[in-house]
Formats: sequence, C-alpha cells, structure tokens
Amino acid sequence: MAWLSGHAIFFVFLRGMLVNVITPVPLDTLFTYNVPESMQQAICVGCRVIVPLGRTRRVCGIVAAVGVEQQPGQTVRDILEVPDSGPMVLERQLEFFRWMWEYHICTPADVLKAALPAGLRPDSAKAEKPYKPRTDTFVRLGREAAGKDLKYTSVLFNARQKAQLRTFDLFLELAGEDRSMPVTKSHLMSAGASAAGLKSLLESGMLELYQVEVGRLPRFEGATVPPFELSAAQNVALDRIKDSFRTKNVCLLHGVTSCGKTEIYIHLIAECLSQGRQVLYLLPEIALTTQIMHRLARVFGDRMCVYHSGCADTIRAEVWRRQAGDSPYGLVLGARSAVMLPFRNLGLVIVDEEHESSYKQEDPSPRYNGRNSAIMLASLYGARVLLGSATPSIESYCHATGGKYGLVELGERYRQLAMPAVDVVDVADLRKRRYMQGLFSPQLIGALKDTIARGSQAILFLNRRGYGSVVECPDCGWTQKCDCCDVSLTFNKDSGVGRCHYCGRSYAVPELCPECGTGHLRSRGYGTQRIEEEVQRLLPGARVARLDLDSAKNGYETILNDFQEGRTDILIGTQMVSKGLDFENVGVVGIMQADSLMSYPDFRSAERAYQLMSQVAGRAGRHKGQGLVILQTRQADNALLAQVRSGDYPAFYASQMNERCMFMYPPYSRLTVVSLKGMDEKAVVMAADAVCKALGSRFGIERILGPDAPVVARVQYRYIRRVMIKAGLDMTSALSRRLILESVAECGGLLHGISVSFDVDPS
DNA sequence: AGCACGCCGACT
DNA sequence: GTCGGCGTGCTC
Repeated sequence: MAWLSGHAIFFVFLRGMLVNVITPVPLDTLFTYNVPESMQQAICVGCRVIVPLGRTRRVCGIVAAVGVEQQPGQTVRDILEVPDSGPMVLERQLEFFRWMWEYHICTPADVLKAALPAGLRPDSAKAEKPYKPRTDTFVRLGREAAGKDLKYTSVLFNARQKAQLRTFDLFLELAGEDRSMPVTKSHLMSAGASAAGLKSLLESGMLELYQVEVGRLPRFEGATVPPFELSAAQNVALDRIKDSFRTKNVCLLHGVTSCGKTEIYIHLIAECLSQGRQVLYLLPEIALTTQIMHRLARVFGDRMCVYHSGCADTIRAEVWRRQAGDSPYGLVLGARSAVMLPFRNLGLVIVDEEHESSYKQEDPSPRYNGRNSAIMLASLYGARVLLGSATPSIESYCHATGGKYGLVELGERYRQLAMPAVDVVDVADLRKRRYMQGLFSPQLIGALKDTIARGSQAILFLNRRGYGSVVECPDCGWTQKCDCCDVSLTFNKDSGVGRCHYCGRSYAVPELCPECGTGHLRSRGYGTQRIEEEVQRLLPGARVARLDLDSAKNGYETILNDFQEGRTDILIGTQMVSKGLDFENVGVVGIMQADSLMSYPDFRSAERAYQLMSQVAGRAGRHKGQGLVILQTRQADNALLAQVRSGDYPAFYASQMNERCMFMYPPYSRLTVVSLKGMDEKAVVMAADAVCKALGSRFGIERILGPDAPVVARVQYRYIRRVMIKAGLDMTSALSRRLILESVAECGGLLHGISVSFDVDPS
C-alpha cells in the first residue's frame, strides 16, 4: 500500500513492482498486478492501465496503490500497457472514491463507472485511442481595434480596402452589439467574408484568431465584467459567511427566494479564485445550469466550465482530462456528478438549493447525495462549503443551529419585494356546498380572471406528471398494469397510449375493460392535461400552455420562452415550474392539490411538501407588486399549510424535528435501506426475513423496519423486498456498514439468485 | 458485469 | 450426430 522504503525499493525494482488496480469487475476487492520493468517509469497512482482479465478479456483499470504486497495464494499477472502519460485520477480523488464506495456500500467499479466519462472508462479497453484535444478557431477583435469607435466602420478603412470593411462589418454583425457572441472562423467565412480581407485584418491587428477546445464553452470568451455591487443586506451576509468560514468548514445560507444569493456566491467565488484555488458550484438539476451559467460567465469567462450528465461524453472527457492536468478550470458549474471530477486545489464548494432531493442519486449504485459528498470532498481538500437554500433541509438546518455548520440568515427580498399572500382554500367544504367548478375553487377562478384582465400571468402547479391519471374501469375498478413491473399505467391523452412510468413501456389501452367486459376505460384523477382542458373551458379566452415531462420532450425551452415573453397567460406544470425560473409577471400561483403532496408514505413527505409549496409560492409576484397564491386543499387546518402561509420556517422545522425524534428518523438516526431482488418471489421473501433477523440481532430489533414490499414491488420481472435500518447516532458509519455486511453474509445460502443492494441515507 | 464452460433439447 | 439454450462460477 505505502511506498516501500530503503533497499526494499531496490528489491522491488529488480523483481518487478506490484500495484492494486480498480477494475470494472463488480467485486469489493481490488486486483493486484505486476508492473513490468519497462513500465515502471510510467506507472503512478491514479493512472490508467490496460490489464488482462480472465481467459480472454483485456480491460482498462485505474491504479489505486503502488508497491503493494502479494497476498498468499494470489496469482499476479502483468500489466499490458500504460496508455496515458499522467494520472487520470488524482490522489486526493482516490481517497474520495474510497470513501464513496465504503460509505455507500458498493464496489469500486460502481464508483468508477459513475465518475468517469465513458470515453475514459475502464470497461472499454478500446479506449486506447490517443487524446486529441479538438479545437475550433474563433475570431475576435485585435489590439488595433481597442479604443476605436466601431459604430462607423467605414472611416476605419480606405476606399481600396473594401474586402476588409465587408469582412469587419460581417464580424461585428455576427458578434452582436456587445460583441459577446463567439464567432468561429468557419462561420465568418461561410457568412461571406473574404479570405484575403480577413488575412489583412489579422495582419493589421484589427482582428485576431484564437483557439478554443471544443467543449470549452466558447461563448464565455468575451470580455468579463466585475461582479455587481452588493446591497447592504447582501454585504452583511457575505461578511458573516466569511466570518463563519474562519471557524467552520460548512456554512448554511438561509435566504428567502429572490434575496440575491447568487450575487453573494459570485463574490465568494471571485475571492477564492483570486487566491488561486478552485471552486465547485453545484446545482440540483441540469435544467437550471443555463441561466446561472450565463450569469457566472459574464464575470468568470473562460475560467469556468460546465459539467453534468447532459454534456456530450466527448466534452465530459475533455473537461476531465483538463481538470486532471496542469491548467484546470478555476470554476466548475455542475450537477451532482461534478463532485467526481479531478480537482488540484479545491478551495470552495457552493451547493445551491441544498435541500433538493435531486442531489440524491437514486438508481445505479453508488446512491450518493451530491451535497453530502461535496462536504466530504471539501474536507479532504481543506475547502469550505456554502450551502444555500430558502427552505433548508431538516438535516442541514439541524447542523447549522446545532453549531456544526455556520448559519447566516438573509431575510430581505431583493429590492424589497413583498412576500406573496397565501390563501388556503378548503376544497372539501366548497365541494360539499357545490361551489367547486371541476377542480377549481371560485377563489382560484376569480384570481385567474383578475390577473389575466390586468395583463398579468398565472402558474398552476400540480404535484406530479399524470399523478392519478391511472387507466381505470369505472365499473369494476380494474386498472391496467405493466406486464413486467407492478405499476399502473398512466394515460397520455395526446398519444392515446398507456405508459409504465417505471420501465417506459407503452401499451395500447383497450376500449372495454378486459376484466368485466362492460366498462369503458377512462383515466381517473387529474393530470396536467385535464387541468388544461378545464381551464380552457372556464376561461375560453386564456392562452394556456402545459409544462411537464411529456411536453418537455419537444422543447420546453419554447414553452418557457412563450410564457416569459407573455405569449401565454397560464402555465400549467409539475415540479419543473417550481425551480429557479424567474418569470417577471406572475400575479397568481395556484397549487391544485396540496393534499397529494403531504400524503406520501415516507418520513420526508412533510419536508418535501413544505419546500415545494414555498418554492412554487415564491414564483408569484417577483417583480410587480405582491403576488397571490391560492392553495387548494382538503385539509385546510393542517399545521403545515399554516407554516407555508406565514413562511415560518423555524416553526416548520421545530414541528418536523419533533416528529423525527418521536419515530427515530434522521437527524436522530442514520438510515440504510437494504434491497433484495430476485426472480423467485418466495426466495426473496425468505431471504428478506433472514436478513431482517440477522440485522435485528446486531442493531436491536427496534431499529429494523420491514421487510416490506415497496410501492413498486416488482420491476422488470424481479421481485423486491426492502429492510430499513435506523442506526443510532452513537454508531459510526464504518461500524454500521460492517454490521450490515456481516448480517448479509450470514444469510449466504439463502441469497442464491438474489441480488442485494444498499441505499445509505435514502431520500 | 462479461465471458467461458457445461450440460440438456430440436435441427441438418 | 451437432447447434445453441441459459444456469453457474470466476476474474488478481
């Protein structure tokens, strides 16, 4: 493991040297290989190696340790090749990876697969192709253009320099008014520029060429501007954050929506960069990167890059290589997976909207939380972490009020915007008295009419895509289910097709119920589609658009732009409308069914409901006057709704902590879910019982929940059972992990044909 | 996860 | 008689 010292190195050098390698084999061990003498110069911790595996395979792996001992009875084969000249994974990063697979109880291969872009990944030995940084040639103003008035270009050239004038004008046109648009040379030429004219312009210094690596976000190449001045309140918050960083590594910035958190981030980033340290800026979703990206790019230009799973793999590979090399980006803006990137000198991590559940990776292992992982990453680098949220997670707020994190409150809305008024409407009562028109209360209809009449806009928020729009027989109650998962299909009216939300399979919906043969199948409940229809019926003049995962496929940019620019009056949507997007002119927000938000059967449902409703409410009245939120519910006296209405986060927090304490949920315990999956239902049930027992004898039976069949108890023909462990806070995660693995190992024989996976800190 | 080996049914 | 089905087991 460690470097051998003294004459041992000499010995090893003569006899060959052994290294541990992370391979794509999903076992929890590393493999040991011999480094032939010819490769001993090239080998280093973190570098890629091509190794033989089994009878026929050659795979690519990552060196995790150099100079290890041979285990007794272990065969050791030779490394075949060292494809790169330097490390692909930095040493600090390997430490982080190790934490990643140990903490999340998965294999090194899982971590590597989640971390490395496919092009660099250790499952393709063919990835030997040498790296060629693809570049594009761009054109920008040269030194001679500086300080010249470019409004009247004709005076810059004499009568004989017509080609230059034409080319220069063309460039200015393509570059836009503030010359912020990147112009490639090929674009300029194809737009009709003259090659000779460009050549003269380059020679005279009016224009110049520059190379940009593809994926380096060339639109950030323009001149940068200094950060905006902060308001007094923002300045106070900034000082307090810096102050807290003197004694604590993590600080929570609790600021209401629209309070200008981003500007504070920008000042912190600038300061960190000026100290020569790198910054990682995490966002919960890639959909939000575009807006923030442009704001940051104006200040940080080509010092920043964007990295998330939506980026083309070639770009991700290029960013990765650059981060692993000598001149990495100073600022990386990214989603969850950006914590996996190589950093040489990380100084600050910003986790925006830290409460968001999308920071949690759900399906493929490692099921890691981007926020928590960022905190671990930062601690390995001695870097600071700033968590930002208007509605902090219970866990983070607990740490902040408990003194583990710093806490900075920023209560003032930017430009003194008023918080929206929240009107809680009792749908059950209105329905009884026959005041409801379909799904709409008179209050909501009135507010919609009003706001449209005033030339304002409205957002209608619905919990989930197609939630409740289950294909059902009205006579016998039969519902159509997916053949290979245990999931009712949701009905999409546009395509007339029933779809499994889980595996994505589509099914034709029969006319008549196959069960009773008489009922005409129809969709129950209401999805965004039904709301859209009702709005159109109630407000015939209104221009309505729908934004959900279905409509998002064909360009949600268009839908958002139309709304932003006032071409639609009412936007109906799911979660997507609650995030980040800054609509200027929204007077009314309608929350259609607060109940379904609050009634999820898990311990975080109240927290999620509060966060989501506050977030949606925050869309109202961001610029023009006070907004109005109509919150439709059947439980008007629910305490949570009062807390949303008053924006009383501390009250919400206190009531949640009370419940979490009573039922031993985080932050009063640490959860791990063990899932068992297999084709044979009986075997899965038996194994789950055994695992449950084994866990109970170690953790105490009162700390074990289950085994349970999850809501979706069968996916892709495989049956699932789950056991939840509520580990005490006195137990280290390492101990908890050991006990869990022991328990599973104890059930060895029963686990044939059953795969076991873990979710540590499930969301 | 791959991949090979291996032991049983329907094809030229 | 072989081709090929996917069950089982191993990979430093």
